[in-house]
Amino acid sequence: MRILSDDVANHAGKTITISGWIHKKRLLGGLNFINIRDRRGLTQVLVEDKKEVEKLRGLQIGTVLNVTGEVFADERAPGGAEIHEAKLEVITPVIDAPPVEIDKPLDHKPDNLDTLFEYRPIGLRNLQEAAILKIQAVVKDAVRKELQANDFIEFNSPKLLPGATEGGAEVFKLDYFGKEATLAQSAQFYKQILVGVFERAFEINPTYRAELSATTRHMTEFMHIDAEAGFVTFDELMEIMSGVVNAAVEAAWATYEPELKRWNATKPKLPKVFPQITMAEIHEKFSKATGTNTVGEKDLRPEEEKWICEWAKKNLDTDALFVTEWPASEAKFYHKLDDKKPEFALRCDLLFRGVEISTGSMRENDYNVLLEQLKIIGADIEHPGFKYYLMAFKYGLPPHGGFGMGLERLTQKIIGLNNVKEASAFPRDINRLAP
RNA sequence: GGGCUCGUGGUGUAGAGGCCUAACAUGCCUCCCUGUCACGGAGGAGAUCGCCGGUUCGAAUCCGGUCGGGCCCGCCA
Repeated sequence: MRILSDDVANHAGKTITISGWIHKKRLLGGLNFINIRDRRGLTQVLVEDKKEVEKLRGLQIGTVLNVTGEVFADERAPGGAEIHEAKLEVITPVIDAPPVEIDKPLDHKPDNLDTLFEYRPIGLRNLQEAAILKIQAVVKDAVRKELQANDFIEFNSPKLLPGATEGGAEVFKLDYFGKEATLAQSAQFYKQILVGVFERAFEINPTYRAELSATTRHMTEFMHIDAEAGFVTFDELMEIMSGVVNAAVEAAWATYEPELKRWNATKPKLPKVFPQITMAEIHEKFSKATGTNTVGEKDLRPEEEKWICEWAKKNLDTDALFVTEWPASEAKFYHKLDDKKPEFALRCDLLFRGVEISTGSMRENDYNVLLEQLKIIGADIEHPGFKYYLMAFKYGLPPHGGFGMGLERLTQKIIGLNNVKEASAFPRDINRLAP
């Protein structure tokens, strides 16, 4: 029966068999140490028999094998135990040396990201690379559980759509049996429709943006946490968003603290509900502090996002905050304007460690007002992209709001990675479609 | 789409007109080594310096073009 690496120490004095990949060889002559990697971690194997060592001649890191031997508790061994008098049985020999070294930290310098992604299929076997994906899996799971705990029902919306409707970002077009289809930029319309069904709904699925953006925070395909809730107030929406980020951070640190520390990550300071700062306030503070005048601008510059996050860290002891009071003139047709201050949309951007990881807003739920707002942008309300969306409103949607959050950006900022792509197993950007 | 940058053995770097017959680290191969954990030691193979053209007695090095990266802006998660 196969024993897994984290269970080896429990079998001291017994003969066991482990299976996995050669992760590292340290051949000292008489004493030969081999680290075997399996899904739980590494096991140190001590091989003294020259015949057994000879079996490894010409075989590279990555070779798959079974190792049978007796377990010895030994403080000198990593994990406190190792396998002695090992018999090796090669299952899958590897002849060619891997192009990147997987037993030591891989280079994440911006200049070398291309190499990192080029050799991803084997680079991911590096324990630190794999740790990113494991942390992300826990983050995703925590987000799901947090939303479920708040009565959100998970669903899946289609990614093949009849046309570009949401506006804003560029959309991918593709041939659909002779007709033009597009790839979903978000689950926006569907999650709103689902408010009429579940009241609270969410999904975590890939979405697509055809932006010609080559920055450290853009991919053309990313995992989108899309949530929508009926009968919520703007403040309640921000509480939910804060809760999601808090849950993700807590779960990541509770599960993978050693891995996070290996990435030199520090645990973010996060209040239960993140503070709000209006865009005008940010412009004012930034302009005063830096001498660059942004007062009156209708969006935040990336440098302002970084700056206000540093300011909030120092002055409010928080790594996250909400930007509120977005100019109504820049609002999307589905945004709800503030009744008390109609010059603003009820929108909140969640900045986390210098980057926008989420945008939330209250939505216009009045069918007739929505039609008016669609008219302004010149939308064809009979287009199938709008028709079914509007159907939900015509037959009753309550006041509601929701948010979209980038899973990779969230992971990136929890770990402290420089580029979102580093938080993706197989990132897609404007010039990378493979692996 | 605009701007700025960078392409040198498998990988990461040094070299910035002649000392380059291209250096170093790591990986790989051979040998030595009984407690390694970035093991150590000795030796070896491996690069027409992204590509094309130009300047020059001479180009990895200067110039032009081209291809491929990276970073920033716009836009966004």
